[in-house]
Amino acid sequence: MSESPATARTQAKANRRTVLLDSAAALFAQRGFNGVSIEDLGSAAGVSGPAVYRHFSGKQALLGALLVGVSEDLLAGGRAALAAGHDDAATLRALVAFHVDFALSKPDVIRVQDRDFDSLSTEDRRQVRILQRAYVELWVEVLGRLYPDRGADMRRLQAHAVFGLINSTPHSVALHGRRPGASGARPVLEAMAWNGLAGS
Amino acid sequence: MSESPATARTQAKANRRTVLLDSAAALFAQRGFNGVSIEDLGSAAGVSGPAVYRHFSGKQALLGALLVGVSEDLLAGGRAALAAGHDDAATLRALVAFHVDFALSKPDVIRVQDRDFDSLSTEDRRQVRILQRAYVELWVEVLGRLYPDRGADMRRLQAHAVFGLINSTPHSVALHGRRPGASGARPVLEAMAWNGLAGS
DNA sequence: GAACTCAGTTAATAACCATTAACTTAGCAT
DNA sequence: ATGCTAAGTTAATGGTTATTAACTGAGTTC
Repeated sequence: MSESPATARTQAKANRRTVLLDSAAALFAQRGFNGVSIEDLGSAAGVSGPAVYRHFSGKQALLGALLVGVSEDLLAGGRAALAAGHDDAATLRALVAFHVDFALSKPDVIRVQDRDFDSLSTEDRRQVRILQRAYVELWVEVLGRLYPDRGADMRRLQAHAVFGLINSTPHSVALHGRRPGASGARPVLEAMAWNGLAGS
Repeated sequence: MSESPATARTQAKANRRTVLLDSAAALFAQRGFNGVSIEDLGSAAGVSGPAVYRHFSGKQALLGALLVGVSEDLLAGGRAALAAGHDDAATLRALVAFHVDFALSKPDVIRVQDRDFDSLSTEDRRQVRILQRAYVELWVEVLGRLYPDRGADMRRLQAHAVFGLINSTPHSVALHGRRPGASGARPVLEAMAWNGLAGS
């Protein structure tokens, strides 16, 4: 889209920005948005304090960039699963596999997203809501093709429930410091999601 | 246990205390522990500001009372389900039914418990952890009798996943202001939990 | 290489907020 | 009735913190 000057300074700036976002995700996941100071955010990224304002207009804007990014990634991944052109059952399995991978590989942002959503600015909250809704509707649509007898409200409730199921590992990790059996968790969560959605 | 003076003043104090706890649950659920001031907590209960210190030694202690209470209630309910003397399958259904009822009737405390756990004092955190672990072990034990081929780690992971599934409604409510079809959510969540745990 | 840009720094500034102090008053016991 | 207890009030107090100001210096451009 826009031209990249590709000079050393812009590179350094881009790097600093992603380091800021990554360390912010870890800090927010651990202590919550209001439990982290701008000083904390800066020093976790190797700079101190107000330097953060060179990259984001404020603390809330940093959270916004983080959560909008996550929501976009989730939606893009979900769309890719649908675009792969499988039959409906395989598409659902692809959605489940994608979401499980996402939750296991980025537990921090998962936790921040449903913990600090309310700390977003009005505008960021609106945008995240739109992206999240679109992601949910992907699931609702596939479920509707697979189970035409279920109403849209029920399918939406089920989609949320499956997200809760899959996103539970970040929570149990955060609560108990318990490492889930590394990769061992993946097949268990996938099977539980399929069976939970299949109905009796 | 201890004698109840039963005078008007102690009654009023007990009432004020429960009002404080209830409104604190609502406020914490909405804005998070660090997003609520002592002034907010007091005025939500009809008194203003430092009066809270007549009932709790501080903000953190109030959170502690709230979460220890929830954890005790959960454990008591789980023990009741086991003590009912059903066979293992019926006991599991009783556990699921109890947890679904709890999550649907007290979404606020559910949300606070897995959002603001880290804001507890060291001692309260220890106590809540012990109670939570005991509750999880009830599930792990029943699952072990029903599915002896599954290891304890897998059963624990599955218990946590089912909690995430059932606790998802507080989250979706908080995120979207979406009222789940009142009582309509209960059977759907119960069926998903059973099927998720049943394995293929 | 001279002018400029801009990411960084450290020092204000201004709220906000948990907790404590000092005081008031309604209820309880003798 | 009278003194005491304790729940409540409004004013400090002290610390934390988001944000802005003023300044510095390395990298970029011409």
